[in-house]
Amino acid sequence: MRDPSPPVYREIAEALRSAIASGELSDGDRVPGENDLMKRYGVARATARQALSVLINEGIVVAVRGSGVYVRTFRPLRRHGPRRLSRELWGGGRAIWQADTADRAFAADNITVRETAAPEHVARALDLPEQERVVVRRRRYLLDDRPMQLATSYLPAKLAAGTAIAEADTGPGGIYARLAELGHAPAHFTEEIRVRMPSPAEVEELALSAGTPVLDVMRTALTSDHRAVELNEMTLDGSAYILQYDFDA
Amino acid sequence: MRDPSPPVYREIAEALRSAIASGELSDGDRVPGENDLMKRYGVARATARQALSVLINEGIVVAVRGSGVYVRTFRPLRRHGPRRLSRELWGGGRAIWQADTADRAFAADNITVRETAAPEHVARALDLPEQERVVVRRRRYLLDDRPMQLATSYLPAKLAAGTAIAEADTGPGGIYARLAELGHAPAHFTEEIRVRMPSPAEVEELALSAGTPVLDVMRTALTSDHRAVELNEMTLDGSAYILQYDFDA
DNA sequence: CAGTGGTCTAGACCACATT
DNA sequence: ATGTGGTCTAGACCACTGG
Repeated sequence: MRDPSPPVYREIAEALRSAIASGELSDGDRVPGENDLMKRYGVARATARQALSVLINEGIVVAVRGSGVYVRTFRPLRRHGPRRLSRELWGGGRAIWQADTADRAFAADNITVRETAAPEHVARALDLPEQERVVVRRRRYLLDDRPMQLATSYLPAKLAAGTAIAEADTGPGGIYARLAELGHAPAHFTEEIRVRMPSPAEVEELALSAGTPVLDVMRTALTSDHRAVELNEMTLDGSAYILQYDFDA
Repeated sequence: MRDPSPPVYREIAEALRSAIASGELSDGDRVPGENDLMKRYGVARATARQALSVLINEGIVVAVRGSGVYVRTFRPLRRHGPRRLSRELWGGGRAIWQADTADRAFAADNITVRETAAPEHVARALDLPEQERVVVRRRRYLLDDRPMQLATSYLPAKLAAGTAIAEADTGPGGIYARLAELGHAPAHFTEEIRVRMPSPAEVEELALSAGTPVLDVMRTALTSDHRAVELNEMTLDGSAYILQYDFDA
């Protein structure tokens, strides 16, 4: 047995949800707004709003101020874990993030480089003494002018300080090509993935609409003799990505 | 320049958020409730509620009816992609989901087995003609009685029908051990990961609190001659898992 | 300009938890 | 019994979008 009578706002939300699921309303279509719902169901405005807020927080509709509420469109980008980090790629002078995007306009943005003492979790991941100096590279990635991802790389200052890695432009092949030239070519990677709802700052930087989760991807790059040479913490727009990993039994 | 004056409810939410971030309020602590906020900030109840709803939808606090609002605790389980699917594991008679959990009480639940025509995306993933018959296994996984994951496996009926794979109990080593016995041992895997907010049905089945995203993991198992033998669609409680993948350059 | 969503107030009744 | 969060009404003013 279910709850004998679900609250009105949930029933309204459910009616709209199933209209969307059935295809009666599809991508980009206008959803009945507050005034429609008030009339149609004879409820107060706050109740109509509450119903819509359920769908907004589920990420299946978006509200546009002054215009209306619309079914959300969802066109993710496939990000292929192993293949994109193959040695041929950055060995060939392409930046690794060019792997996924074919001919689309991918760009980096808001690049900053600092040097600081390693935060605790960074020291642990890179197997450094606490307070050891690290080079910190931050940047934002855009696809067709839409922000997709924030990334922060940490590298031991002993390796990276004074090299192109600490410049805004790291040159052809990016950080990994430079590490290879310095005798620290990445050979193994480990990626950890977490999900969560974004902070307000992330909502702004990634231009996220309400109800969009983010993916935290924490990648550690190891040399062939298993020294950790980079930690890259990425925050991805959850509606923009499909992550793919291939491996053998 | 920011917005000249953020709405009151956002400012209240931000004050609470930073109290949590700074550790002033920590895991499980009680957060000021609606009545507190009304007095402290001199706002109407709806405004106090709106402030709290922001944090609830961000998944950083949970509301308990009749009691109060509390800082959420977060203790995820690490799910190791490649290692858990190594052949030794299911070859040795252990179910693969026992890999991650050491000595904790992991259990499967609500097991159903059906046979139907393959839905379109399943036919595509398994490289079958549309409408081909497939065996469909559904189940829910629990860790220490807490629901963690829903899973649905699809296997070609030509392989699986009439075998232990179509029984509720698939026997030692699970589906993969049975496939191996039938000459279809999985050798390669592909996992695709998506994130989204859960449906109401998933909220119920996984006992999710508000503001918790889910992970969709779609795994395809291939034999050494690259025939697809299983598609497993999993829906994980996003607050319960860290996914890990290791690979080489 | 009319219509939309965004914010806010001031009430009300209810179910539930704790004391 | 009191306090908590959950639902709901009936207003109000605002900022923005669109014709």
